[in-house]
Amino acid sequence: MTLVGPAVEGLVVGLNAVILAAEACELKVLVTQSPAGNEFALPFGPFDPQAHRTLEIGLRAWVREQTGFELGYVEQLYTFGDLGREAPLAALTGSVGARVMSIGYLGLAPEIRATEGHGARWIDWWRFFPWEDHRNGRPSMLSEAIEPALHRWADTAATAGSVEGRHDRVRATFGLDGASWYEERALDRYELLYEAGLVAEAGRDLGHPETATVARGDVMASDHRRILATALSRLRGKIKYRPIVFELMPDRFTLSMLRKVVESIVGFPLHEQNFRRALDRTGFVEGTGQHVSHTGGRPAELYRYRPTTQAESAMGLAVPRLKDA
Amino acid sequence: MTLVGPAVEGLVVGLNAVILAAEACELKVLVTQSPAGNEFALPFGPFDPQAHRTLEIGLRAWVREQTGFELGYVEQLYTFGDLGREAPLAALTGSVGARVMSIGYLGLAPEIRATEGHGARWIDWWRFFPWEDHRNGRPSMLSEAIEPALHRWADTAATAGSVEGRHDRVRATFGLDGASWYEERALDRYELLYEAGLVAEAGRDLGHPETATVARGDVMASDHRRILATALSRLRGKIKYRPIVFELMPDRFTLSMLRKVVESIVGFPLHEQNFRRALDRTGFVEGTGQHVSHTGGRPAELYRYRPTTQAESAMGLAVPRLKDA
DNA sequence: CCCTCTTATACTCAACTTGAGCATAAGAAA
DNA sequence: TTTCTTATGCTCAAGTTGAGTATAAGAGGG
Repeated sequence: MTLVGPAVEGLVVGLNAVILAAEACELKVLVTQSPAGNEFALPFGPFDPQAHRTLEIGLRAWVREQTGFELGYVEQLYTFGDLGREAPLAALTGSVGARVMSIGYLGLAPEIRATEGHGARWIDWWRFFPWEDHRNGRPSMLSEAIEPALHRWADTAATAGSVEGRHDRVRATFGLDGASWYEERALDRYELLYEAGLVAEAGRDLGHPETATVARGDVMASDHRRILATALSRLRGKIKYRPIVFELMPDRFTLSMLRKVVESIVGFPLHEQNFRRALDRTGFVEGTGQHVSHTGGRPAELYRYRPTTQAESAMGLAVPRLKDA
Repeated sequence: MTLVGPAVEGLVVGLNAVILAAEACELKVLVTQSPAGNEFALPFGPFDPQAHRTLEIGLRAWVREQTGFELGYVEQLYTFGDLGREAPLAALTGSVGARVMSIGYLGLAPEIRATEGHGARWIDWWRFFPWEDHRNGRPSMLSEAIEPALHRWADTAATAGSVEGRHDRVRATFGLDGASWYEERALDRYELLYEAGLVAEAGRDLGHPETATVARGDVMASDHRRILATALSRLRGKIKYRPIVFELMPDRFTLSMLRKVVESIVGFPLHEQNFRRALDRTGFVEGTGQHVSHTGGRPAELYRYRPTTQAESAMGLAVPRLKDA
């Protein structure tokens, strides 16, 4: 039994970071400009096994070099290695011919920190996924543009069975016809849009960038928007079973701020009172006695995260969806 | 801004598969023998970008070649790339000097299928993690051997603060002193045992394989046991929010069989009646009207998995823990 | 054939959680 | 002082969960 052939040459492993921080209770992502300058890109660089003992160390070095940002909380997302990535990535990296594989990471920071002189910027993440923001109701672009286009695409399938299968998939993924909208399926939605040719990356990767795109939202280099969607999905899911939001909060915060940050992650409004009640039960936060009053209402108490030794991170936040909105 | 340097040579990306199937309602993992023949190993092979369009295709090819097994359901687990892996892996792969990174996958199958002539075997997974099986109560090895050893290790930390931190970590990870045992933290437990030098791999990787190991359980090549622990953790977590167990079930099964398989995943006994009630609400299964009676009791109805188009895989199984046991 | 053993499946009930809304508190601004 | 705004507390019904008790339906022994 041969376990291993000769070492494979020409294989580049890239490291990509989705770095998130909240500013004014709105989630932002740190992006650079693609070399061509026409698209946004995630901080990105190849892993150099000679220089870096671990993948994470390599990632931190690249992010530091490209954005001046020092990463705190980091977790691995996924490793992408499909051949489809090759062409656009060759263009991005300049290393034509090499097979590029990339490992995506999610980094969270409590504030948007200085990135001067590096050309990196913090951008509102809804710009890349406008259809995911349901805080003021379901975006009209869904029923007016995206859903009809998806159903048209479903109709173009080869067999009757696959047409039905596609329609089912559209319905389940986008929560149509009585199915619920699951916010943590953001990645599935992006991938479906890509497959249906409704995001600009789809046309670009096939070589006809002039194709009109139905699903708006800013384009990103290579498959970076897919990696961003992976991060969004992961964060939206994980927030419910790990107290991970606190990585995005400053030392002291009001419960309204916390709620708004959670809302800007999950993309729908929460029931404030029930959010408090549930949070209270977890014991994750404690009041400081200090109050702030700059919102034009009753002053709010400042709270602080209290990492509970006991059971620590076994639970997450309740996310009591507000139904009507 | 330089995005990419020259392509790095000598980088091998390995693909590892944790393949699970239930036999007689007990979960088994498919293992091969390490080249040296003294340890179990997971099906493993380098990814060859020339030959395989995607990582998954490469994985399927390696598994087929090494075990004769045709993979069905597959999901990516994690990408491991620490320098610590280098030495033992060089020994395993024979490609000395090359930096090896590996991508772990989880594969599930509805039955243990033929693997003749390939030297691959299906092995009960508790053999690798005996401390994880709480179906007949908490294993005595925990309180008699593992916990004391972990606390001794905690005491050897440099500063008073880090001693306390280690004790806290031991308590939270192993559910001591009132903390609960979280079955999905199997990976954390394995990593803690490794760090504390209590599993055989720890001594082996440091170059003194004769070290006595406190935590029993069969050794695996390289970091394969860590990958297996990753799979266990993932499966234990995912079973609660995706109907993934059915990938492990035959076409028809009784509810008792289903419960036993779930128990052999989560590692603790379930409350049978409540398990039924919860399962019923999900609508995941439907009775077939057929009955079987070979267990010596009242004949049980055979059920069948019914993939619900609606909301499809949005929920998982309730896992109503039986408290006393 | 009846009793007993075993497993399967139904039903009950209290404790707790969740969804939704009403009520009150405490500042700022008019 | 009134009104507006946000913060925070409280209630209540509906649903879910944990833990049993009860009944059903086969096998096997006497």
